[in-house]
Amino acid sequence: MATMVDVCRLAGVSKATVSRVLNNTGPVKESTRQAVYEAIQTLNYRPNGLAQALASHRSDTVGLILSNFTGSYFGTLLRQATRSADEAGKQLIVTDGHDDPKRELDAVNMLVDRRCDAIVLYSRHMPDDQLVQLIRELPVPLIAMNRYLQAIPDRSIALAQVSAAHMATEYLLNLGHRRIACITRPVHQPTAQARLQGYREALLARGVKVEETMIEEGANTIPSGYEACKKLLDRVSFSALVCFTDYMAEGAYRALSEKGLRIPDDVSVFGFDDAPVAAYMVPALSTIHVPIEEMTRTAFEQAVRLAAGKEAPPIAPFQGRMVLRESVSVVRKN
Amino acid sequence: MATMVDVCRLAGVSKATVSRVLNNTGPVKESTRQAVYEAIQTLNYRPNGLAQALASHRSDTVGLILSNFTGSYFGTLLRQATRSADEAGKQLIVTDGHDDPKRELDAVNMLVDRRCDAIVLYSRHMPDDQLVQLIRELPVPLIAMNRYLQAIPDRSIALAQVSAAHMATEYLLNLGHRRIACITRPVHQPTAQARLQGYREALLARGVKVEETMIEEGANTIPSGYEACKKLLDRVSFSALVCFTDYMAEGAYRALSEKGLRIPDDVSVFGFDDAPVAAYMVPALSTIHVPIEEMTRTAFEQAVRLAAGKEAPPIAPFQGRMVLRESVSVVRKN
DNA sequence: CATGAAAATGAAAACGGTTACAGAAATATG
DNA sequence: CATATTTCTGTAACCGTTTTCATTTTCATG
Repeated sequence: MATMVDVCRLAGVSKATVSRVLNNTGPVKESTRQAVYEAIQTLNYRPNGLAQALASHRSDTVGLILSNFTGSYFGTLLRQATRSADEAGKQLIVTDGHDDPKRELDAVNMLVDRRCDAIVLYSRHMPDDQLVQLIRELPVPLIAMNRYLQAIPDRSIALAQVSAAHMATEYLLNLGHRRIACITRPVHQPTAQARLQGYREALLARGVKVEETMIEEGANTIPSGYEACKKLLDRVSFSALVCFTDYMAEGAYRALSEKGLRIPDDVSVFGFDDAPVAAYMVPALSTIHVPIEEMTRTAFEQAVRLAAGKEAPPIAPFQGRMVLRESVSVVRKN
Repeated sequence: MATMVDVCRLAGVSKATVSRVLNNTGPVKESTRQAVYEAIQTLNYRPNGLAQALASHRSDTVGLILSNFTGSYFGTLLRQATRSADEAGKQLIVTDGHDDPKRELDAVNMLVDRRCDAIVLYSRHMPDDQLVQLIRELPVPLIAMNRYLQAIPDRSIALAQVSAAHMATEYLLNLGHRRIACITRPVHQPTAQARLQGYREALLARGVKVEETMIEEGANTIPSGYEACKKLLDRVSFSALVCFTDYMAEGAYRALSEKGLRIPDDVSVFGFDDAPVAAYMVPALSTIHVPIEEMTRTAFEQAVRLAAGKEAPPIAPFQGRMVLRESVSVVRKN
């Protein structure tokens, strides 16, 4: 590949000048600018990004770490992330946290070693305190998605999880349901804990006893939702089911159907996330819409702001929104 | 951040020695090795990846470009890609082609500029000839997924699309179906054309006339499958439907259900890709399984091989496999 | 104890750019 | 026309590593 000195030779100028026309920094006479452009053309020269980044201390890159590559809104998030990075003129590097706090840390370090200008970390697994410490120590700005870190509200993007789960549960209660089962995500995840808390609080507020047998853990996949629902069906009876993930609701649909139960006539189902599929399920799934695009955009804007050394405001938690479709109705039996 | 010379000073050695202990290249006395390690520890030193890559001409990075971040097996592909990269000790950089050949090219260039050791490009849009030329000119090995490029069979990973679509269509014919509608992906995509060819050939082989009104174009999303199916229902009658994407089949399910049509009693539905959801749809979707993990693994192994300068064998097209579930039955009406 | 081989280390030149600084050329000003 | 500005350009240091090559140390050997 042609290098900058090749261009220099051909255009008969110095490296400084070539750099100037490349980056539009400093004045260059029109004629020499043309000469440089021509040399670049004929040599098919492209600047070496590594060298540029090394010399300029900017890589124009922002790293994105996902806890893994499954989950309802992962596609949506990724799409918005590329869009946001694009708009900011940054290149996006996506990496996988392999669902493991240690691997997430590895990923962060890799991105730091690659001198990303900023990092966005969507972590389901790293404990809050560790995350805070990491952010404090890191030489690069890091934005944590899926967290509310009160110690550093300018570095975290969160959904008001408790109230969202509360809302869904309360809605079912208002329809007369009392036996409301729940398929949660792995309970060691902070997010899952918050949603469970909302679920519990809503029940208790109505004086409905929370039965632990009504709660089953899934893994945020369709099969795990299917299995969890089957276990629930074998164990308890319920007139409503809230799933902490639309994917798991999809699995639950199948399990219910296999038992000959109709939705919502026999069982009302509430999802979470408002995945693209939700509106097209049969019956269409009522769910909590998570403004994932907005959250992602905010995360990147904040990341870019911080990377530029600008002041960045604290970010309030985002609110979920109920989307009512066909999968929920008033209780018919109990 | 501490740099290598800081380590040098503290450990009282030269850069060459530090580099030696870092990379295990060349002999180092045990005592000095320890000294260096200690210095690294206390300084919390981490080598600058950019500088390393620049000096060593290796970045230990492989780039992956996806035509976009939607599609049935995109998650699966990504998961396998991270696994494969990991196993090869490479870092993975994922980028978005924005469903546009020009943007795909941009992405390739960006990765080249970043000095990836190899590139895997899953392209739905770039024309074959342009792709071949690109691969030939590029200073980095590039593997094209989703293509069979006979000119460079060691650089392309393909599914035998024609025979896969043929197989599905023929199966429906064998069940007595004659009016078989089709929801295709955008026909400008090489993949879609190949699948359509298989569909047509199968029909013609049985003397069934191909009616263009039976073919509707979708965009590889659930909503587009829904819309396409509605159009078909308004326009023609059919006893079977083949969808070139499981996602579009999901949309079609909804459209059929809204018309009060039962699957498979009134309409048999055949999908394509064997997305994770397929087995859990109600009724479970019969589809063509695409060995996407195997293909991805092969792509990365080949990429790594080429990056290492090793000889790499040509790769034969992979075969789709029918997965029969509940969505297909013998024709009942016609 | 001299000697040669092997082991350990350092000096310095890359890698391919950016950038501070200074000098030269062009232009404006009185 | 001399001088002060402004515009343009080049020199050279630097970014943080790797790597070649030469040199020094160490050690076994006769």
